[in-house]
Amino acid sequence: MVSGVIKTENTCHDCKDISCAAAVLNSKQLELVASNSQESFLKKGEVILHEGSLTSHIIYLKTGLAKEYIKHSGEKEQILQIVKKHTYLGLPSLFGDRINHYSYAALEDCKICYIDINKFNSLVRENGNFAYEILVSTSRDSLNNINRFLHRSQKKIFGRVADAILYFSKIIYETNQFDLPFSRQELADLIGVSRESATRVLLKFKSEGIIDLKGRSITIVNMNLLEQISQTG
DNA sequence: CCATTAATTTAGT
DNA sequence: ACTAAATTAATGG
Repeated sequence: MVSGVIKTENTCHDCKDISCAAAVLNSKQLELVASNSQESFLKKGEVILHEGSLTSHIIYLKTGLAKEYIKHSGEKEQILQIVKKHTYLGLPSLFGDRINHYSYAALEDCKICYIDINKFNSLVRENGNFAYEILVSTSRDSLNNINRFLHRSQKKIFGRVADAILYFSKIIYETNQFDLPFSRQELADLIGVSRESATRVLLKFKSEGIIDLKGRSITIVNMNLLEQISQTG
């Protein structure tokens, strides 16, 4: 932390993690957000939001990485996507229903901001540019997800694992060398295969020199081949 | 505060 | 399902 001084008031003006949407608000509207929001910190592994909970506040992910998932009966969970910083959590649920449909948990230490849902709604209604930005981000989000799910259903395990690696490399980290933010089990939950298959394929990729694998750290060696596997899956 | 060990979680077969 | 390895928590000095 920066200092022991407790800041009693949020100011969004100088927030360096401001969203694309909030950036188009005028200063009066920004003050409305500031006085109706609350910053909070979460440690890695903590649940940010539970499915089924009421949407009393919008949650904006300022920093860190989170997973969006649903928990099926019993233990099985399915990860829908990885959420990067500077995105709002649960927007589809906001406009579609009164409860959240998905759960979110922190994959890294996260800084989040709660924003009163009524104030958020009124901003959507009164500021078209704000609404537009929100619309853009939710639409992009759902296109991405639908595409991923459609492709996945046609792919074999090799293609799915290749997809996951490319997903992290291109979308999440934007580099060829990264650390997986979670366990093999969770990787398996993301692509809908068993944990055993996920590890098996990872090791296979390693032995064939497509990736370099050390614990959770992955380096893509042969990007072309990986993309090919992803497509022909 | 640090070091050792016990317990839990994760990875690979 | 089982074992080994690694990570985290607990204990005692």
